[in-house]
Amino acid sequence: MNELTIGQIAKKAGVNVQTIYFYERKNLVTPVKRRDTAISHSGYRIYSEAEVQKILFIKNAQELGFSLKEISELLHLRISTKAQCRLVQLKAGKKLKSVEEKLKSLSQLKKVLGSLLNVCRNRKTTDACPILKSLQGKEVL
Amino acid sequence: MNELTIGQIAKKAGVNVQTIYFYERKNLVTPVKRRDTAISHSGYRIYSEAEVQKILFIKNAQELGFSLKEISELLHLRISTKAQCRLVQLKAGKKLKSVEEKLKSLSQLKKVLGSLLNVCRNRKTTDACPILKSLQGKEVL
DNA sequence: CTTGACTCTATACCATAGTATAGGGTTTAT
DNA sequence: ATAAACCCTATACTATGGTATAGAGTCAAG
Repeated sequence: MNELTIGQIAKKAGVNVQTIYFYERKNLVTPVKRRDTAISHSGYRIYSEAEVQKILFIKNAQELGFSLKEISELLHLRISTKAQCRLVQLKAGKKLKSVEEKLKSLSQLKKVLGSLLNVCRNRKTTDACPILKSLQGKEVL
Repeated sequence: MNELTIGQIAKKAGVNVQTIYFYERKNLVTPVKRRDTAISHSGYRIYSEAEVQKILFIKNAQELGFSLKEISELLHLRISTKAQCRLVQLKAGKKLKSVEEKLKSLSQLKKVLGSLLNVCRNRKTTDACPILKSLQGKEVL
């Protein structure tokens, strides 16, 4: 049930089929199995619905500036034995830190863009780059 | 004063010289002038301290998932005439929206990573990818 | 039972964001 | 005044993240 072909997950995830083959080579996505019963032996890949979510996660994480390698690390963060716990904790902790830094930078950029919108409302003009000025703590308005 | 050579700004910004030439071709960075007085006519590029800030901004923005093209748009967002105000407002508004979306995704990822750290503290193991599970609203612990 | 849509593997090509190298001139420190 | 360190332009190469194409097999509908 809910057996999806590569074309179907590609469509659902909004990427093209070649991209999925590519992700497979990169070990980011894998079919649950291949079609190969008594009747058919085409070797067609069969995916589950979960793979769609994974691809959406990948796309999302890329938007946030993570490379496929980093995304792979995120996706493979799991605790297989209690012994590995410390390692996972270390890795997840590092990722968390980088996420927090990104959050900080983004909220600063958000503020800057917001103030730029204000400049307009106040009907002034700007000469030099207002974004840089503003990041340097100079008044843009 | 404060006239910097390309090697000096490269060092200060933590990038290599070739990268700055590359950014110049992409119109992201420009020397304030070239060395070309009565005495010297080497044509060496001269930069101001502000260029260092710009490069740091570029690097930062890249970390946040912006392409050089988008960064260029951000850096060139300025209001030269009152007439252009609406256009700038439109562009800045769009950027602001994308920044806000990124902020949302990042805080979700932060939460997920945080809960993964908790799994460890509770000495459990995880089988499937806890990040995806958690994004699907399933309990990871 | 065939035709069009889909899948397979494999390979080639593309854009972006650099990095490296060559071959030459310039500066600076000794 | 000369060598080491730097800068110039131009071109070639690289890694990442795909996209496109070829050539062949498979499936599903009429």
